[in-house]
Amino acid sequence: MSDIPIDAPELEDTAAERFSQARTAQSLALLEDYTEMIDDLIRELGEARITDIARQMGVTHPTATKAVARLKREGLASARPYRGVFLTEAGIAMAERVRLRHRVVVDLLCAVGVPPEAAEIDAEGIEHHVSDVTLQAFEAWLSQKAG
Amino acid sequence: MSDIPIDAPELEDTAAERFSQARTAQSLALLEDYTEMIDDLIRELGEARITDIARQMGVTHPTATKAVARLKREGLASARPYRGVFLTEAGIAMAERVRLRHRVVVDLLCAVGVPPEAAEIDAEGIEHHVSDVTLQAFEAWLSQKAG
DNA sequence: ACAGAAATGTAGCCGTGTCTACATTGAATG
DNA sequence: CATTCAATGTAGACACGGCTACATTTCTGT
Repeated sequence: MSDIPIDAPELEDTAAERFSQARTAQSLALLEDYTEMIDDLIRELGEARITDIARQMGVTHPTATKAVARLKREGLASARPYRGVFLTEAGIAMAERVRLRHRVVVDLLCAVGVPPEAAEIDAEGIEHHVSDVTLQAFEAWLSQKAG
Repeated sequence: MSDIPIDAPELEDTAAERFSQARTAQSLALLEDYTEMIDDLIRELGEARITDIARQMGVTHPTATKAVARLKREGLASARPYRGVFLTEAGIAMAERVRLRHRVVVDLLCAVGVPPEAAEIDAEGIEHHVSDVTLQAFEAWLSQKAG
């Protein structure tokens, strides 16, 4: 069944690869969203409480607790019982990377005529699938358009 | 952010709303990917076999079987045991919508300078979060750029 | 026609992310 | 200081999407 088949075997292989990469990106999305959110809360309020995280993410507090547990497991955050949540160096680095990428994505969407409100909403899902190469292309295009 | 220490209720509410919408979009992504893939296979081979679906998606065959079961549950596909999988009218409509959107996203990425290979990979994840409003903006921008 | 290979089905496990319900702790107020 | 209430922790259920292992059916080649 290898050589006879009707059509383009190599294109099919790359399809599986693309889907696989999309699944990987998706598994990182939750970590990215939470680190950025926690970083935002710390900047604004000085600390990130579970209740605030949950409200901001639109989930219940046990869900936020589980997410923070995963962040700790992955070395992105630290937390002591009944205290706020804080980010490690790795977590802060991720938050900054995510924030930058989010802004670039929103800017690009707006630049091609997407209404700002829709840009914000869609960017929340899109950003997690923007690779470094694509991000650089976005930045280059935006700066060239501005300049 | 604001000078008042705590409340910034409206911004926070919209954040939760954005994340919620991103989660909803993600839950539809699997259905969209499978319907498009099945439609592709039917066009190319005349039918969509579980084995082909699984190989194309980069998953094992029981995973593909489960996905098809969900498609049937959602009224997007029909299948009889040991036979190929077929799409309902709703499934075909979804496949066409997804295919169009995929093309537009890839075209837009390429148009702003993303290398075609990266555009294909990233589009696989991005497309599921492109709303109708954003899609229309993409199309308008592309046609204006071409014309 | 039949035996072996390939495809498909089925069972069951695991990790994730969501929820509800209840227990416990911490903080604020009388 | 005690009481109460908000915040947090914990337990357990569910759906999903991935996997492996094994059973069954269909297809294929001689």
